[in-house]
Amino acid sequence: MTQSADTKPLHHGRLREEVIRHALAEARLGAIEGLSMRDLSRQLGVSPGAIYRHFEDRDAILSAVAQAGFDLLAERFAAALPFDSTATSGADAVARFEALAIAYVTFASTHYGVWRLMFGPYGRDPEAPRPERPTTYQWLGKALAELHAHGVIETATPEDQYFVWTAVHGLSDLQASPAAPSAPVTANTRRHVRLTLRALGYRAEYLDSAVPRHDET
Amino acid sequence: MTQSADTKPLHHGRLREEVIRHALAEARLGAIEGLSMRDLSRQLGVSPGAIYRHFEDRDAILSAVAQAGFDLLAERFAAALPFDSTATSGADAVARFEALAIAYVTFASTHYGVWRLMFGPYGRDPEAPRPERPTTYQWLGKALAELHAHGVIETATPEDQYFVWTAVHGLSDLQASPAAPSAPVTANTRRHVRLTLRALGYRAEYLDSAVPRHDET
DNA sequence: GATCGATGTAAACACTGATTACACCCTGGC
DNA sequence: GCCAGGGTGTAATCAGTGTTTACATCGATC
Repeated sequence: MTQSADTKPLHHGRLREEVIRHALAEARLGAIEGLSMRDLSRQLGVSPGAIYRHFEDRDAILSAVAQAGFDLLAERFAAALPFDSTATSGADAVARFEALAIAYVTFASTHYGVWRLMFGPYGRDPEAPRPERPTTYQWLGKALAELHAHGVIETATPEDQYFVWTAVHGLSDLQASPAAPSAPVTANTRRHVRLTLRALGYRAEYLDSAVPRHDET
Repeated sequence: MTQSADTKPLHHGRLREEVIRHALAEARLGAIEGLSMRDLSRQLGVSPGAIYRHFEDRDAILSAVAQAGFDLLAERFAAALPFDSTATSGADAVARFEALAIAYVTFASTHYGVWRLMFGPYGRDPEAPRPERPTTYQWLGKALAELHAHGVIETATPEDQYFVWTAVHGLSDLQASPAAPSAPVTANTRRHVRLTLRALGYRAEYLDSAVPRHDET
């Protein structure tokens, strides 16, 4: 809570960051609910009590991991699509939106445990967790506004935005769920994006006109 | 595992069912991961070891609760819409589909803990868990086929079906997530259904023509 | 160089999931 | 009627957990 600069603090140094790093790594495997304080302390070569100097309790760690998850997701968004750039055409707007969706779905499937944490009781991505950095939701809003501005879709109301989010979110969740059939992320997401945009009045002439930008499984 | 008829067996009787009932009730509050065997045994007035006569371990209980969740969801579907009935018109098909979606979203928000369990590592709704009873996915398929048959939507491929599922699923998840703004279930779902169907080529003339059937928050 | 707060340690507490040896009691065959 | 035998529940126990407490230690500051 009081990590002063990078002057390599007292005994262990940066215990808090290390805790989050390790917990986050474990959460990737989805076993986050089974996270053990003692395991964590053992991995970090530290006594169990030490962690309590930095976190009130186990739940506080989970919250911190969820927060870190939103930060990480924002990084992925930024990597897929610089926030201060702008679409140059309708097709470009589609491609940009698609890149965002693929980043979201990919993140969910490669960090499923963290991702579930983010939308569980510990998660919260209130408007502007970091004042500088745009919220994931703001990112989506901008992408939709661009699509609308270039006439690709007919409407871009807050309700539409919420709809698009839920559509991509649902795909992300089911993609990683054992209760649903799995499928290749990228191709699947592309089709989904097309269908989703169609709900908002996607113009047929943009079908398949977008250039793929991002291609990881 | 060997519950013979309803002859009120040995000592406690129907311990297995009671365990599931209690665990499921606790899961409604979302605190399912914190489920405690000892708490459970105390509530049931039974020694901790007794439960192990009916379940291999704690995970087995969670699996059973997830299974029970799918059964419960199927009941809600059946209550909202008899499986052997058929749509009589396009508007009716829309209303039926809507009732299904509302049942899904409502179930997710009133049984969030169970619902998360169903799509987590313990959940599985493989084709026909009960041979007699249709899978939730089959239910959805039928509703889409009806919409298609009455010319309400243009396509009803398996991909479309998956898309619709993810859209409703995503709404369900975000509706109950603290990371997302909450909204009234029914009205929200209706709008969502319209948008979702529009992605499949929903004909404008059906807009707002469907009669509400189901109205619980 | 002493002081003081931040950081880590060790031991303890109550609790957990799970296993084991034992007691019970119902059912089925004689 | 009775007596196996197995399904069911009990009590004790084990290792492991989250958390708290009293105590030690280190680092920067006066």
